[in-house]
Amino acid sequence: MPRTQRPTVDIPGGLAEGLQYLGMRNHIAARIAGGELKPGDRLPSERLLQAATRLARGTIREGLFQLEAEGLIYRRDRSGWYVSPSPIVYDPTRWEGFISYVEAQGRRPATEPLDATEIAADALLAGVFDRPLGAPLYLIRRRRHVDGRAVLVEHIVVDVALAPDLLKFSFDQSLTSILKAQYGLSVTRNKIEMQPCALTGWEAEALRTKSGLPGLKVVRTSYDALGRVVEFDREYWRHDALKISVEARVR
Amino acid sequence: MPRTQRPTVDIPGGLAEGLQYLGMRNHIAARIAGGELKPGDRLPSERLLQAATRLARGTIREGLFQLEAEGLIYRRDRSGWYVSPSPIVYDPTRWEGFISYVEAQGRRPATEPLDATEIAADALLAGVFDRPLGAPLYLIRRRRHVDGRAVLVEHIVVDVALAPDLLKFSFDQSLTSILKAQYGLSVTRNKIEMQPCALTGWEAEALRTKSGLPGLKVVRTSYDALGRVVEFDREYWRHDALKISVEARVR
DNA sequence: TCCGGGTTTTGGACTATACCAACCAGGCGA
DNA sequence: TCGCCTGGTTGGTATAGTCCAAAACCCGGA
Repeated sequence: MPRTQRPTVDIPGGLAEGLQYLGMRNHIAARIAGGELKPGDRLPSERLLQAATRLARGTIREGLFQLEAEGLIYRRDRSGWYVSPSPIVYDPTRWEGFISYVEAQGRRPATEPLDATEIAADALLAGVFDRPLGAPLYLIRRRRHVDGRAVLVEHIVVDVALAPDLLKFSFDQSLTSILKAQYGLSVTRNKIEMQPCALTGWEAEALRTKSGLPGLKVVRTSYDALGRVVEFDREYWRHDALKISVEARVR
Repeated sequence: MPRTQRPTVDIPGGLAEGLQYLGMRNHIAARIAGGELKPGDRLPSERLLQAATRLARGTIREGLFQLEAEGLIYRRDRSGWYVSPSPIVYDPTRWEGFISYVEAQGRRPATEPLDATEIAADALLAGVFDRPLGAPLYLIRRRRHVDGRAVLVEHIVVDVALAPDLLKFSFDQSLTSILKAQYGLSVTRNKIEMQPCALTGWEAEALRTKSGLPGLKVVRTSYDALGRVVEFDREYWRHDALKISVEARVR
């Protein structure tokens, strides 16, 4: 809503809106909408755009940040700006695992284990698993990709008591199926919390993105028929990578 | 993850991190976490922070944007930066309306009707309501507040055929109860879609926020027992104003 | 006490410039 | 052929200004 009018320069490339950086944004957005730029395509470099529009580089970047916030484009550090692919549709009430989910939408999933260690329960985890402080737990961290692009990182915590020697398995596949096949643990109920957030620190680094990028934090607690916590999973998604859809009865 | 080291100046205020704007961020974040700055409090002006830290104003703003993206602070245009209040917890599967929901969490809700008009169904709406293109519909736009802060704007669409003369009512209260009391329409099933987005254009203006602020789009389609669409509601939330929580059975 | 109008403050937009580090591609040598 | 080095390209960080419009504030008059 802030408006600073200024003699709008006529620019080779056709920006001529109220705010320069919004003109910039509209120009690129139109090229994406028109199919001229397709998902995965790389935009011209900031300096090229600058030369084409005669704007300051800071203004160019302002427009690019806008598009990034809208999920239309994303950046690869010091490589360039790229058009975002379409998001994965996510229904937390009918979640059957990342891999089958992504494949069902005609996309190519991949899972990359980052590390797996034994840790001691802190206050939060002790509460979740209903175990004493310091109880042994497994922490598995993974990065997951869609069509080769990293879209989320996750921290999975599993109770050592329920799945001893879990770390001898490889985690590039479905963890849920390992728990089921090897330990007879099957999930019958989920609790899911989601919150828009900013990706910072470790998560931002793991997704190779700038700290501060908007994201979605999804916390899933999975229970078996006995009410035991089988899996406690914290996922950090790129905000442009998913769309949530829930169907629910009232009350 | 990008790191540019630079002779870190020793600064009255105690920033001395790798990246200046992250130092800035950490400084403020610590003051919020420590309770020195409480929800609703106003931060010192950018120029004051600049004087205190001897950084360029752009760098100060970079740090503030970071905090904004994290939902820790928000801005009121040309008024200042403020510490964000805690978010509303939202369970789409047990939604009983904004007012009771917010009150149950000890907060003060308010609803402000913006406009209400009769429109003709476009392709999207025709599909939703299963009516021909151009069919008459009511469009109601409202802004909703928590503790005096605007947190969402919504576009509600209702079929004229189901609720004739709806516009003679006032929309500063629950619409669902009007539909029930006056037209005998009660909602038995909801479909909800959510997607992280950027607030732009009309939504950004209505929330008096800068275009590009991260937000969450919630689309709710409400059906009655006969499967008719009673209400089609598109909500645009500030990203820092809510947290989603869903409980769900598997499969 | 309330209202209106000027002044000050505040964030918003924009320019211009500089330097840095990660990335990438191309060439050279083993 | 493979791997290393190197230099150009790209985005990331930071500085130092300028001008603008909306808010906020203050003061004087009704």
